[in-house]
Amino acid sequence: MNSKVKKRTLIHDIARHLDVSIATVSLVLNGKAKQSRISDALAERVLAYVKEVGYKPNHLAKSLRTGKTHVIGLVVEDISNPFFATVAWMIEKQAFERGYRIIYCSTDNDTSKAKELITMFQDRHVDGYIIVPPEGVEEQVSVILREQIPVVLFDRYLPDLPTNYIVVDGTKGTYEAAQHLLEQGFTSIAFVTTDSKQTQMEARLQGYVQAMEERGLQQRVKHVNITDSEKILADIHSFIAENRDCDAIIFSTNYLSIYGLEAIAQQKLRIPDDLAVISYDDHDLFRLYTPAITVIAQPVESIAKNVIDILLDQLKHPSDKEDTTAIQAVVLPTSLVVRKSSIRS
Amino acid sequence: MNSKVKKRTLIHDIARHLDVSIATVSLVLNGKAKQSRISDALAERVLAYVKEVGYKPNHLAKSLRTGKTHVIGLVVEDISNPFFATVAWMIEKQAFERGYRIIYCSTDNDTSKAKELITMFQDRHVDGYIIVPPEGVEEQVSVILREQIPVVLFDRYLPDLPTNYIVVDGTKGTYEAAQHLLEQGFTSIAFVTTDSKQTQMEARLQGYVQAMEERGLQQRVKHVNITDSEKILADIHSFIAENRDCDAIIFSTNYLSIYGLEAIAQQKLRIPDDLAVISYDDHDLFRLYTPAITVIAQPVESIAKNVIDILLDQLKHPSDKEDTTAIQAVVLPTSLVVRKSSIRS
DNA sequence: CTGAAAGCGCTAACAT
DNA sequence: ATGTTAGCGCTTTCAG
Repeated sequence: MNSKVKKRTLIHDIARHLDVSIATVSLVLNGKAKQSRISDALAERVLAYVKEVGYKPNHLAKSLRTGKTHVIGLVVEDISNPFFATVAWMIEKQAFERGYRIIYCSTDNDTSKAKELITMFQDRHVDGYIIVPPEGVEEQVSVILREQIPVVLFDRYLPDLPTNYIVVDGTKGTYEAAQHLLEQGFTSIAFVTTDSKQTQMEARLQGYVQAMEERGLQQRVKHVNITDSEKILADIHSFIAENRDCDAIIFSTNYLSIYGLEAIAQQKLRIPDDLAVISYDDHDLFRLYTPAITVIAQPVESIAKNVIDILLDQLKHPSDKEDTTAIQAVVLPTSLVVRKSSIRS
Repeated sequence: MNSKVKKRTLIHDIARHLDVSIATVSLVLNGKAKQSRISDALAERVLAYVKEVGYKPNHLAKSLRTGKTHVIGLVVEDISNPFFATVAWMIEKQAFERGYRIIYCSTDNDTSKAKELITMFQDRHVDGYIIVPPEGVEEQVSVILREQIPVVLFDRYLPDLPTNYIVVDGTKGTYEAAQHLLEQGFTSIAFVTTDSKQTQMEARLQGYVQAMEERGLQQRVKHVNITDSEKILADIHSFIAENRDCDAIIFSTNYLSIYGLEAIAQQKLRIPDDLAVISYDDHDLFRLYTPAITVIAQPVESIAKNVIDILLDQLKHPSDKEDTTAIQAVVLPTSLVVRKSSIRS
């Protein structure tokens, strides 16, 4: 009997000890002392004792009762990708300060996994969602929307769904990168992207198309099918080999660039002499690579701030006001960080 | 009234619909139909209807009642570090298959943050912990131990605490790396590590010391104080500058190597001609760098497998049997992946 | 100002 | 074989 685990203190214990009612303790703990006209003296006495014994309310019971978990579900493409890792880290930090916890998961851009994760979050009764949606999750997101649970998408959005979202102006980002290459005298520019129809990918491609069209230059676009590493590497390798007359290449995401650098090295091509390179997203590798790689950087801090601000705002003000659910769509600018890989030597 | 959110189906609803008792439904759902001698026919009828309406039990209520959340708390140093990201990903995958969910957080090696996280997990009633402990969290871990909640540490352990842990043989790993350098004819080898007292760091250093002592070579060890990026970079930069007579250098972690490569590039030193380099942990950057960097790789898959197996085992068999709490300590081997950065040209 | 009491949705003795 | 019922720990009216 005595070796039994020491029981956690319950609200009941502290009420009994102070010889007040459970309700009083609960009210004080939830900051409703004033409106329930509980004397400051008593309130303080409660707080003091609570602190003394280190009482922590049972979250499960609290959530069951209130229907609020104070947990936000964050679904990203890949938490080990520095871009998502940084945004997630900032979101977590901000949310934490405002009393929310984040639980995150990676979809690896797999639709069925994403569906599973969203369902799992529903089961866990998260109060809100932050999602980087792969294609085909419209249905799950609709369900969330219908249940009036706050959602903010980022990096890309679902055109058919009225949700809040934060994205960057990828069209402009790529366009500027292309302009920069043209100014440096590179004229035969290729664009390597994925074969996905996600909005951010389409936008980035669009910027390339636009820049090429303006100058009446030939477009060389490679849509890589994202499967296993070897296949991707081989694919990019051949594309580069088959387009040896190109003098510059823009990759639409950081991981494609990584494969690209490997393929370029395999073919012993020199950057930027044989081929100039520009990538999306900054990364240790790009900064330290020899030569350093020019990147179209996304404003990670601003993305994180907008995401969490909008979500927390919705969490505070449940949109009861009928259809006045003003959707917030934020488009942020990218910035070109010029390094050696795109400078004519 | 009608615009109200559609209510979730409750166990009560399904019991009423089938005209059976709530208990029957609950028993069937929890696989206790057989032992409660519920007819197969009924059981199937229940299951069929549950599936039809897509009933999902309320986890919160279930957890409150059973005291089990089926959630495992994973505390790593930095989830965006490829080493931890990979291990975490594998752990998550395995746990998921066995019905457990993982919620993870990064400590950034900050003791107070780690304490906070562990406390948060306690509040959330996780069923078990997987922790990469920074220094000074002995107290929080003791609390978990005392409450008989399963814990597995990895990457490093807490010498004073009887916990399960999975680590690699860092002493041997570094020793082999040093041997390799010596065989290649490098004789003036430096070792760059952090100033932390964590077991894995001490072990790695030990391997270096041992190799140097065996040959009676001078030891040049730099203990970098991990603060902000600029400071770290500057620190490593000066160390390298002050030891220009060194012909090889071993870094005790992947992130130190990244700063190291930057510092080496700044000083326009050529690898391996001016300085051979070996790093701990594999990484895209090391594989793709020019020249490719030799690494002491950790068996990430095996680490993950051991961690989750031991934890799930404990979760299945609550160690009631008094002090028979057999501690599991697993030490795995590292493997040296030789690349150009450590080959005499 | 405070206490009693009704649940939140589910599980698992304990009855039948 | 199946139903009844007492909670898990907390919040929140509603009457004092």
